[in-house]
Amino acid sequence: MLQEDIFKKLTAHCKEYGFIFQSSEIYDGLSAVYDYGQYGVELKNNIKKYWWDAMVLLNDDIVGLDSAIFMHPDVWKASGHVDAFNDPLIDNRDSKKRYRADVLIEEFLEKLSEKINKEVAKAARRFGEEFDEAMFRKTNARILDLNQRLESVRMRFVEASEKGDLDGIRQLIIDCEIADPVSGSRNWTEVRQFNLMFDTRVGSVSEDANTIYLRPETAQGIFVNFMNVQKSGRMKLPFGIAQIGKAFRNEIVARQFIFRMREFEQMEMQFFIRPGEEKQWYEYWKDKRMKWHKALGFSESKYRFHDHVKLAHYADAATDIEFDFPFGFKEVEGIHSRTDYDLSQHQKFCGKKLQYFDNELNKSYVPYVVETSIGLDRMFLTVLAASWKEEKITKANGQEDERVVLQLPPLLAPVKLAVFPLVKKDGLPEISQKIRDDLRFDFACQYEEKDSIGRRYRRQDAIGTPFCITIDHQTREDETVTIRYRDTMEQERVPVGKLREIISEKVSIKKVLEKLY
RNA sequence: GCGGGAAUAGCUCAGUGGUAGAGCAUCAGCUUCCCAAGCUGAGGGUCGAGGGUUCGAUCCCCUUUUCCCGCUCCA
Repeated sequence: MLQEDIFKKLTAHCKEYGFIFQSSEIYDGLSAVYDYGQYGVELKNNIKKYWWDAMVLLNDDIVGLDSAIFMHPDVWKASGHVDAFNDPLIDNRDSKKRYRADVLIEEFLEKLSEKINKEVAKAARRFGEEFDEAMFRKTNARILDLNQRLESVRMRFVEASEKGDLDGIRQLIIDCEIADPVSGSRNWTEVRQFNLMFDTRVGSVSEDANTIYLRPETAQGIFVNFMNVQKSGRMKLPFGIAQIGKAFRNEIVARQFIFRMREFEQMEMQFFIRPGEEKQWYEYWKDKRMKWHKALGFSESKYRFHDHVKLAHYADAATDIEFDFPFGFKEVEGIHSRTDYDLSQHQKFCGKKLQYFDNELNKSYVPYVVETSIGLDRMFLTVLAASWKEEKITKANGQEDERVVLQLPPLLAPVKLAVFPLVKKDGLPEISQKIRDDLRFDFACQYEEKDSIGRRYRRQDAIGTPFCITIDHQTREDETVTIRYRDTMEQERVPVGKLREIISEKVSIKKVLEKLY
């Protein structure tokens, strides 16, 4: 089957079985925003728990945090988000290239002043020794003309920029007859402002309203709480702060289902270390995080590292853990050595010391940071893509059949077990419900009595339930039931009293986490 | 954002300028002792939205929204 078809089927499956719905679907939907349905939310919560336990539960030196989405606007000035992602963009319809409108105009201005300089240089050659440059610039008609043009364009540009007048900027590009450097075409689209960050207003009324941003990453909430956590928790370096939370980015193109969304969830851990030890901790977390992924038991060839060659302004080393999605290898998690960039920036902007006194070294310093940052929604997609199978099976009577099964790792499955009476009579439903009522405190359970037993098995396969317990007539005699395994479809007869123990062992998160430490 | 394609029942799709169809799914009942698609019955659609042409539009035209593919962008 084509990979592309697999992806289509996977997304259809997500909707059909209540994992993911498009946001506001009854109002025609909201682009690049999705809701998690009844099974989606369970799977997502299980992924969070797997991550949280691997980070916070099992590491003495990592603690959790839940910082607010709203933060002081200066946070984003310090982090560089306000300046770095605020560009007016324009497309050329013929070349299909996108440009920063302000850069096009600046380049045009640059060209004009070059022209002036060339004229001056030409004149200088012509007049030789007695050339008076200042006089020439003041009197030459050509230069005056060019200068006037340059100044008028610059004025309009500054005015339009200050007012955020996008139409004015476009008009300027047209009036200056600026052409696409690639195609020479002047067929431009509208100018649009693409801000990375969404903003909103805080305050009772608009008159003294304050613009604040919806955070584009959770990391800054950790950085601004560094001192709080370090002091109140009496944390010694090295130590880490972990956080799971929503983040928002106004993506220019958001596509590929939940891979790139405008509202998404991150699981981030910032590990604070002594300067000079960054290489060693970077390698440590690279290794640890890859183990976390592989411990789920999917094919190892689905994962790879992708080291960044071009580094962001704050990093001195960076790598992605990529997963082989149906649409190719794509980033799921990033591990970055962020140096002391963030804390230093905040120290500068807030005017307070963000330093740690190291008893061993007997001095204070701004700690370095190694970050692990994983997209929860991308992780969710990873798990689904790796689990979704369309199988051909041969029935008892020799006929070919198909089944769709989510081979989820049991610890992540939204429903751990389903309990069925083989038939809806002879007291079997009552016995089944009693068993379910007993097990529901320990596992996410379902009870179903409708439809043929085979159909019920298939429904559970489709949502990835690893175990189905069936109560038959023999149960009434010897208190045994059958347990049917999702992946092999094989059955085993076991005593009712042993169910809890058997299933606990198989859905154990401990068994998986033990592979990590 | 640009270019191309799509949108009809929960899902997969058929269909016609003149009152909207199938299969599966759902619900109720029957049947059924282990791997879906037996039987009977029922519910469910202003044919994505808005406008135009027309006596009449799900169908023709325009606009718009959403999704898919390609390009582009991406810390």
